[in-house]
Amino acid sequence: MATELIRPILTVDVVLLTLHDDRIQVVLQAREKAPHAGQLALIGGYVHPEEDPSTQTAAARVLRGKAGLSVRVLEQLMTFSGGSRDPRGWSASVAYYALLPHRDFAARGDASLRMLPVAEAKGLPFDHDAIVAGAIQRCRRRAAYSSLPAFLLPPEFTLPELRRAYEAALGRSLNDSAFRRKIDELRMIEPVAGSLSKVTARPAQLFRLTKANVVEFDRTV
Amino acid sequence: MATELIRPILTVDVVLLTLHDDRIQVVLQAREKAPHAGQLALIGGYVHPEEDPSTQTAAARVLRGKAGLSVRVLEQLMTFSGGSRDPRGWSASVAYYALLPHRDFAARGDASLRMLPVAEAKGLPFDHDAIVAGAIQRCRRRAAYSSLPAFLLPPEFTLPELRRAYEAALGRSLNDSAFRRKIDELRMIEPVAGSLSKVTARPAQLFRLTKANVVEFDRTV
DNA sequence: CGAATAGTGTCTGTGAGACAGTATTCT
DNA sequence: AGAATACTGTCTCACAGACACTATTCG
Repeated sequence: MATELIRPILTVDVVLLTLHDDRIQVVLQAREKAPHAGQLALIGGYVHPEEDPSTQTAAARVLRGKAGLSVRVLEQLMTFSGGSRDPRGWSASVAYYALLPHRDFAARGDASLRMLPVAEAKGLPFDHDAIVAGAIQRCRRRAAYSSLPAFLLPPEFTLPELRRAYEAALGRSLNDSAFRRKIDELRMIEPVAGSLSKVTARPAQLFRLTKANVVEFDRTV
Repeated sequence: MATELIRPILTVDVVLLTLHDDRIQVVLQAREKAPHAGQLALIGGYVHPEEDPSTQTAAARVLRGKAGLSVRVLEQLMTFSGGSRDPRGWSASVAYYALLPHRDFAARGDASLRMLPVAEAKGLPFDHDAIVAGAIQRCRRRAAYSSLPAFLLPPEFTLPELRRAYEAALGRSLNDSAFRRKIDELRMIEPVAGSLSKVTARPAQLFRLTKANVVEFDRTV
């Protein structure tokens, strides 16, 4: 008997997160095909073994192909599996989360994409509610000891913007002066010489990350 | 064209960890079949969609079926995928890590199983070196803010034993009095009334976990 | 008694919250 | 001038490391 030939469906799903109105929001896409055609769901698709070197690249391909987006942070969350999560049969979906500056989402202007605050993204098809919840929980944990929330912002940002990104990711407010002290000590960012952001009453110094990738700290932020 | 019918291989692999000689050790199994027959590798096997409700239960089934073991902690690490990790074709392996008290391993006495300190478990087939490294890293992180290391011990243990489990998991030594203070404040364990462990010079109070599952703390241990 | 391990009490430094206060720009 | 936001300085408290000290058992 060749039970190993009965192979399950393998897909990827991306929880695309952004920051708007001081809240973490998830970007969903209206499904083109059955099952659940027309409903908002995570951006996802089949893994194509013949063209995808890994599920990571499959997720990047799906993000680019279905939403026209590329992101600086795309990290694996975990794999969701079972016989009842997809009516097409027993399936495993490798879930990823991605972080996108809101301006990149706004610039795209894709009618199939919708942005929703995570608290309002309920009742999604498949087990996408659980996947979104898992991504938020992971990001919250990871925000506490890494530069992750900075990737919700454009490459140049002010300290108040960075603090609000951390507050949104962590789900709690932070003490401003303590935050500045820690960010300074962690050597996470560097000032952009001579440039100021002028969107608020008093212009603020612009910073950029010292590292292009997410860095983890020993201490908590 | 029906590219979605080309389905990859889906397997599970378990990084089974235990504590011995004050070091984290990984339990490996000699492979019965090709590829890499006879070599030590992670305990793993195919996912069977017709009988496994999820990859989690598949991992538990493989652990029981191939090693005769059941564990109190079995958590998903992440999924490793690609066309070159397994000579049989493009595959995805959902990796899990499990924690086992050493006495349970010793009681089993299975000749196909070998225990190795993680530093010496190198040169494994497939991408199992990377999977082991990922599991160790995840456990180290998780040990810092959870009761995870306690599951390397039998249900009843002393405070010095618990501290050594944390030290092995974290990879650094801990201050004894600070450790006792924190464990006390975290309400993680409770004394077993009137029982003492007598394996050391001075008998020590026995404790057990207050919760059967891994609990996470706000503070670090 | 001395060795070995278990367990306690106390000092001190560091890091983070609180918050008052100053700086700069706009209307 | 006053509102709004950016930024700084300082006080204090809680927590964790260090470490000296006591307790209990064994040989």
